[in-house]
Amino acid sequence: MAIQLECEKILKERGLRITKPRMSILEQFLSHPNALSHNDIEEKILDIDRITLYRTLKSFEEKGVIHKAIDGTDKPKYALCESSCSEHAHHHDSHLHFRCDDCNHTFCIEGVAIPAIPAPEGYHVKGTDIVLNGLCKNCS
Amino acid sequence: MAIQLECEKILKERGLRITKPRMSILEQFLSHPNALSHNDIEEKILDIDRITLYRTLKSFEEKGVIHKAIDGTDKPKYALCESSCSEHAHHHDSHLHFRCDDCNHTFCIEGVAIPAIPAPEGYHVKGTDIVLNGLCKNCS
DNA sequence: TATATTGTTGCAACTAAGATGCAAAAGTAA
DNA sequence: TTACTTTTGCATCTTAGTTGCAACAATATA
Ligand SMILES: [Mn+2]
Ligand SMILES: [Mn+2]
Ligand SMILES: [Zn+2]
Ligand SMILES: [Zn+2]
Repeated sequence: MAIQLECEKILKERGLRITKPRMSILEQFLSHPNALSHNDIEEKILDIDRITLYRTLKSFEEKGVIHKAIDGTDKPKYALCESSCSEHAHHHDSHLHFRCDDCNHTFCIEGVAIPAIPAPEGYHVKGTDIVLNGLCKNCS
Repeated sequence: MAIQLECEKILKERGLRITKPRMSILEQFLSHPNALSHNDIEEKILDIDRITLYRTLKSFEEKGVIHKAIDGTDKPKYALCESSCSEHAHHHDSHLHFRCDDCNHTFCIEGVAIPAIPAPEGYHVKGTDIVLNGLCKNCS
C-alpha cells in the first residue's frame, strides 16, 4: 500500500484528523525501522513547529499509534505500535528493545519471548521491561 | 560504622577530596534504600548549589561510587555501587532494578539472576538491562 | 458546495534540566 | 604555613518541555 494511504488509514482508525504535520510525522515512523526521538523527527521535517511535534507525539501515544521505547538513555524515543493497539490498551507488553552501541539506534524486537523473572522477596511484580544492547544487524 | 566515617572512607578510596557537599550528598545515598534523582537530593540538601550537585553526581559516577539506575522513567536516578566498583569498572552488570508503581521509588535488586535472553536474529547482544515494576516491600 | 462546529496549529511566553567558563575558596601535601 | 591543585558557586548559556490563546484547517451536515 502506498505510504500516504497507510498513514491516512492509521489516522482515521484512531480517530485523528488528517493534517499535514501528522501525515509527515507518521510517515517518518513508517519509513524507519528504528525508534525516533523528538529530535530525530525535528531534523527530518523542517517545516513543522516543535510544539506541534510535542503535541502530536503525545496524541499519537494516547491513541495507540506509537509507544515509548524504553532504551536506557535519557532521551525518550518512540516507535510504531502494533495495529492491535488502541486508545484503550497497548498490546505489546511482551516485546523488548535493543539499543545499538555503535549507531545508537533503538529497535523494537518482536518474537523474542520475555522470560519470567523470579520475583525478589517481598516485591510484587506486575511488569517487566527488557533492554538489550550490543550491535544491531547493520553494525554487526 | 558511623555514617560520617563511612562517607570519608568511600571518598578516600576513590581518590575524591573530602568536601562538605560531597559528604552530604554521599550521606543521602547511604541513608536511603532507593535510587535518588538530582531533584530528590536537591530537596533534601538545601544549602548546596545545583551545579555542584550535577558535577558531584558526575564525578561519583566516574569514580565508581554510584551508578545510573535505569528505571524506564525520563528522570535519571542514581544508586550506590557495590564496593567492588571502581573508576575502571562497574561490577554490577547483573543486577536489576525495580520501580514501584505506588511510591515511585526505584530499588536495586541484588541476588536475582538475570536470565540469558535469546539473541534476536542478526543482533549481537552484549548487555541486558531489566526493569521490573509493581509494588515494593513497603507498598505491598 | 457552503456553513457550522470542533479540533489543530503556530506563536509567545514560561519553567525546568543541564552545561561551561571563571574567579574565589577549600583541601592536601610538603 | 606555604604552595599546589581541586572544588565550589556564580553568571551565563543552551536545550527540553509546558501552557494559553487566537487564527486556521478538517470534518460533518444541510
Ligand atoms: Mn517497542
Ligand atoms: Mn542499581
Ligand atoms: Zn547499529
Ligand atoms: Zn513502593
